[in-house]
Amino acid sequence: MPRHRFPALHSWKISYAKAKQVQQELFPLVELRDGLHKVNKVAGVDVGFEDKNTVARAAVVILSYPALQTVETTLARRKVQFPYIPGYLSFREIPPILAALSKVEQLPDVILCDGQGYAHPRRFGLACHLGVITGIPSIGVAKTRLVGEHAAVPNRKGAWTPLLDKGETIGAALRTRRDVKPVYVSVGHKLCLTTAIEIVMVCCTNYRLPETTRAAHSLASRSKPSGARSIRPVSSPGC
DNA sequence: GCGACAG
DNA sequence: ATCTTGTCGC
Repeated sequence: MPRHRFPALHSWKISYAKAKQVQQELFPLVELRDGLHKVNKVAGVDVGFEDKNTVARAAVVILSYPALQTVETTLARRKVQFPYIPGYLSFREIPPILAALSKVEQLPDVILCDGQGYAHPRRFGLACHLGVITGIPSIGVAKTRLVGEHAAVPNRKGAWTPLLDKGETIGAALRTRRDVKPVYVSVGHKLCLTTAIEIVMVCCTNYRLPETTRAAHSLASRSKPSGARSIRPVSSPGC
């Protein structure tokens, strides 16, 4: 039984050309000003795939903030109905994410997404799309770059340089730890870049990626159906 | 036409 | 994303 209902801003059964149109139509709804009062809970969302990419598993992990203790987790499985096309990731991952998010008891104050937010060709990446649909402030934290360029990032924890595209700052290349590659942070919805960076840094304790992302990723990838995937297959039956 | 290209 | 063993380093 879904505890939350999110508005259907558009159909998910659309072509790639129509998807581009949806991004352009929803872009104006993105709010770039801080709309945060007090952050008590942050959520990490991630999606994994099985059956030759025909089924998607979305995981939502809610952590207390800034203590980062697990408050609750939810999972959802959905048939995949949109291919992975750079620039259109949200159309592939949001359906299962909404299914998992609707099961949560108490919605988070902020959502950290696995992918870009504003740092997108049309400034409407996964984090923006999810934020506009849910109305929840969101942040995009990607492991690699989609668009934009940036100067070298100083090798110090917390250091960052602006990610630029067509003369505009679209995000930040952030060094979450010393001696690791930077991650790409961009705003999703209802907050500004500096606030996003602050929150991401608080969520990064001992690893390159924020705890929210790590928790959601491990939940999404180890929860295979029938629980038969965590067992290592035997290679030589005759021993 | 030739590269680039979140997960 | 996913398929996969070992291996280098703290």
